[in-house]
Amino acid sequence: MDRTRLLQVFSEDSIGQDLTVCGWVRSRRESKGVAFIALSDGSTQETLQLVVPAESPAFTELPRCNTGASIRARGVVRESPAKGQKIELEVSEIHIFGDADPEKYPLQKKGHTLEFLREIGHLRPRSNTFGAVFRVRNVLAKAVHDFFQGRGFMWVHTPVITSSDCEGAGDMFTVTSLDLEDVPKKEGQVDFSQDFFGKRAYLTVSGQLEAEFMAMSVGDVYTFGPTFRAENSNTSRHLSEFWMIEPEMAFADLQDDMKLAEDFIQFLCTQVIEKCEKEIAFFEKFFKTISLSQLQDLATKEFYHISYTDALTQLEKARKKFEFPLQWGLDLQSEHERYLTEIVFKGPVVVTDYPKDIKAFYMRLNDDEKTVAAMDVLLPGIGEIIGGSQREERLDMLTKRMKASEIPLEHMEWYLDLRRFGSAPHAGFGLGFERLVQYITGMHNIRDVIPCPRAPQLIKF
RNA sequence: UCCCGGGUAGCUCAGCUGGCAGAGCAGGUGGCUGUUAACCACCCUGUCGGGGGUUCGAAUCCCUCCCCGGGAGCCA
Repeated sequence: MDRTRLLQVFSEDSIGQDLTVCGWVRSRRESKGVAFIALSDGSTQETLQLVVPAESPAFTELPRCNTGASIRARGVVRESPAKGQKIELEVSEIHIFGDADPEKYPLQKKGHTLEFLREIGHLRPRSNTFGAVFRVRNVLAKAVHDFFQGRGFMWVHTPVITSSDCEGAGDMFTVTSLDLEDVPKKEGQVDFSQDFFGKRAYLTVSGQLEAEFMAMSVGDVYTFGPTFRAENSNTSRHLSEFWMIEPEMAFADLQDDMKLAEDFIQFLCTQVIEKCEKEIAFFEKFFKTISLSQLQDLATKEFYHISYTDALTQLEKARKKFEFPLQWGLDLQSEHERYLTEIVFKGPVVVTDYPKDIKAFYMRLNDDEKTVAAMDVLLPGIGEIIGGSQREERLDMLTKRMKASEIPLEHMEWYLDLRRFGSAPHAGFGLGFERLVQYITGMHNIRDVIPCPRAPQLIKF
C-alpha cells in the first residue's frame, strides 16, 4: 500500500510533496468553507492536520470522518498558515477504511481518565497517553538489548515453564495438562507423576538460576522475558505477569554488579531522552509526574550508595515517626525506602549488605558472617526496581545456607555442581521492566505500562 | 489478604439530615471564511453496581456480594 508514516512526514523536509497517509481520526473541526482533521497513525506523538477545503472532492466524505474512523488521505504537504503546527496536508482525496459510529465509539476527542481507559484496553493504545507509553516501552526494550549486546553479553533464553520451585521469589502458577474435572490422586495429594512432565511444573518466577549456569560457561549473559508471580498483590507496582531483565556475570563481585546496574539504568535513560523527546514533553505537560530534567539527572548523576546498617542509622536520626519498627535484622519497609529516596537523598539509592536472614539463600555471605553481598536499587516513587547480589560460589557455604533455608538439596544438585566444578565468583541482578517504564513515563499505575496487564481478577483478552 | 475512599447519562461528577434524577463534556441538528481537545443556538441521554431489608415512600438508611481507586503486606 502506498503510505507515508507520520513520523516520516514530520521528520523529513516533506513540504511540497504529494503523498498518502493512513491513520485514525482524532478530531474533526468544520466550518463552512474548510474542515480540519487531526490524524494519528501511532508512529509518533504528533497528529497531522488534514485541511479539506469545501471545493475538494474529499469534502463529501467528511461526515464519515468521525473520531476513531480509519482513513487514507492523499494531498500535498504545505507550510501551515495558522499557529499550532508547522505543516499540514492539503487533502484532495479521502478514503474511509472503517467507520466509527460516534454514538458508540468509547473514545472521545476530549480526555479520559486512566481508569476508564483501563476498561477498554484494546482501544487505549489509540490515545495520546498510551501511544506515548508504548513507544517509550519499545525504545527501552531495544535499549536493553543494545546495552548488553554492546558489552558482549549473550542473550540467553531461560525457560518459561520450570520444575524448580525453590527460587524463593513468591507463589508460583502451576502448569498442568491434568483433567481438572478428574484429578488423579495418590495418598490424598494430586499425583503429578501422571501429569505432562511427570512432575509438577510451574511458570517461572525468575530465570536467574538457569542464567547462572550459562554465565558459568560463557561469561556474561542476560535474560529478558516474561516472569510470573501468583502473589495476591493488589497494588500499583505489581503484576502477575511482567518482564524481567536478569544479567549474570562470571568473574564479578558486588562492586561490578552495582556498576553494571547503574550504567544500565543510565544508558536506558539516555536512550529515551534521545529518542522520545516528544513523548517526554507530553508526559511532562499532561501528567507533571516526570520531567526531562529529572531524567537527565537520572542519566548523569551518580547513584547514592549506603549499606543497610548505615541506612538504619540514617532512618533512626529522622524526625519522622515510622509505622514499622527500625531494628537491625528487619527488612526495610516501603515507608523507609521512600524516606531514603525522597527525603534523605532525593534520588536513586543503592542499599547494600543486608542481613543474611532476610535475603535469598544464593547471596554471598560477607566476612562479618551476618550480612550478604546484596544490593537493592531504590527509586523515588517506585521503590525497589533492582534486586541483585554477588552469588555464593563456595560449596560449603551455599550448602549450609540452603539447609538453613530448608531448600531441598536433592532438586538442586545441578545448581551445586556449578560450585563443585570450576566454581567462580559471579554476580547479577533482576530488574522489573515495567517498573522502569513506570518511572520513566511517570505513570502511577503499573497496569498502564503493559498492553495486557495481568493481576488478581484481571485477565482481559 | 488487610485498612481507607468510591460505583448515579457514553465520559467526569453533583444530588446522600429519605419526598418528581441533575450539570458540564461527549453525541445529534443548524449556524459560522483557517480551526487547534474551536465557537454560538437548540435537541437527545438513566437497571442511581447486583441482591436483600427498613419505610406510605430509598440514589439517599441497614445487611450482603461484586467491581474500581489509594495505601499496606509480599516483591521486581
